[in-house]
Amino acid sequence: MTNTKNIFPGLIAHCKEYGFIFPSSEIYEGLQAVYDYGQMGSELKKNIRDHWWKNMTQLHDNIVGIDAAIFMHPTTWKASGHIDNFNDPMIDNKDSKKRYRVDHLIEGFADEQLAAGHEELAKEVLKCMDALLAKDDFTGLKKLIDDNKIKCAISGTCNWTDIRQFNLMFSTEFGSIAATGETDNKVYLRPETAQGIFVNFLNVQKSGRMKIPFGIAQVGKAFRNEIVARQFIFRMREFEQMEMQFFIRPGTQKEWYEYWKAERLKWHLELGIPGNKYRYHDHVKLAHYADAACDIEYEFPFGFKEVEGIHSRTDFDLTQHQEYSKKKMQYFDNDIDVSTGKPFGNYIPYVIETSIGLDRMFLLVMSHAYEEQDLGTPDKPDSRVVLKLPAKLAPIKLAILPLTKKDGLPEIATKIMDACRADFRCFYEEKDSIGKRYRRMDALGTPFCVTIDHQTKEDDTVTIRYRDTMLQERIPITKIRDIVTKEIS
RNA sequence: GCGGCAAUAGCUCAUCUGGUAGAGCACCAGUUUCCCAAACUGGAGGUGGCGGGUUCGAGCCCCGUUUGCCGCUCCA
Repeated sequence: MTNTKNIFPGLIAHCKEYGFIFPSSEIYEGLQAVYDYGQMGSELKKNIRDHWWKNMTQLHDNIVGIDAAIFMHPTTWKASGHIDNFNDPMIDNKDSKKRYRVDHLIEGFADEQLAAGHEELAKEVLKCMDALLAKDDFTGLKKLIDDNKIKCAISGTCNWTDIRQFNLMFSTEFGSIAATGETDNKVYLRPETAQGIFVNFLNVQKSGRMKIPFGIAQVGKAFRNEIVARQFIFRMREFEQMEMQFFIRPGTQKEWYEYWKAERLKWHLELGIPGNKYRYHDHVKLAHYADAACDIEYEFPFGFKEVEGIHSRTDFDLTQHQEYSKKKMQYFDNDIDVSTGKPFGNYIPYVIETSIGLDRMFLLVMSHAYEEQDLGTPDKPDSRVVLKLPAKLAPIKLAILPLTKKDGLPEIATKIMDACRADFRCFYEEKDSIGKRYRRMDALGTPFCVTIDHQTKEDDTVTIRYRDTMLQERIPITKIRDIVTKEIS
């Protein structure tokens, strides 16, 4: 860390004080790991979202956007592997405080027995475990652990808690009539947005006459019932993802994976954030669907953490959906394969995914922008808090400040306001000293302030003041709009 | 999930060993002010996170709980 002082607590306080982020339902003591975006935060978040959306859809060939529902058919999550892979029963050792997946604990025991030559026992235990797991019989599984005196590797004791299910997906009742017996009307709140893209692969490909390689982008909320959710908005239970699934010809995944790795990092750097704050982290242990994966990590005030993932998902998802839905997830490729001289023909496309957390990007941008400056001189102590937000992301682009609220200055200011407000977000303020107003705008990250004074009445010029340098210059009123527009586009 | 620390006005913090809750800034209404915060007058704002307990009396002591930060743990 370059900064010796931890700016994180100050940043969190700043977010609340200036209307960026509030704890959810705060008057009721809040809700753990849920946050609301305030009047400034929602603008900044929207600007980040729009910036990503424009970059991915408008500025890339062959990428279109969709907006899928949060509710999806329950089979989606069977096909994706979320139900089978992420509903594992867990058990804690009370002495070591270590938590185990029950199946891992028992399998570990079986391996030990096998190594010790007790082949029969090992087989018997595993058989028993599989039967109990299939029935979700937690009492039986606990008994199996107790009966075999399976010990914790760390504490060496058999002092276990009851077996508990940690379900990372939120569920709710679908339809107004509660489930009765056999009819299960449980639906999940999506734990990732990606599946909304996969299930629409055929719809988009056919209705948009999309030709491989092409991408589908989406921004939306996702929900995960995190066991430990912390570090402000870094890990929330309700969060927003910006994802793009890029469909490609099998065999080309390596080059496209590298392409998107580079392309996505370029997007981050274009915001003016220095490259040494970023690094790639290649996954060694790959998820069940991936043949290559890496994270783009950013040096947050609490260390390097993942902000975006680039995954080579193979044809896992589409194949799974084909199997569960019985719909052919095929693409017919008319391009000629030079090695055979014939078209590539039918295949299930491979997928490269780029997935970035919008809330994490928000925190990244804020972390980078937030600065506590000491402007003191020997005569006078002085300081300011400034958000050096990229101009295109700033919630307010231009503050329009009459130097006094008399002598017709507010009227001129109002005219400037009317001329600009349709093009970008402006803020008018006539209260308090000019210095105080500048500092308030610094704290909100407003890149430009223009001040109307008596000279304005004579020659139609104003003072423009720049946030980062605090320098001022005299410009004609007619140039204001161009200067701001140029910087925010 | 375990451990540590914390919670008093919008913000930052005081209130000495338990004895009527205070300041600065911010805010609101005015005054003043011609270019970088903290000028003047007046005003509003707190059941001290929430719930119990001990005590004649609790912001302060005890228990519980909620939320946050930090260290472990976990993270498709």
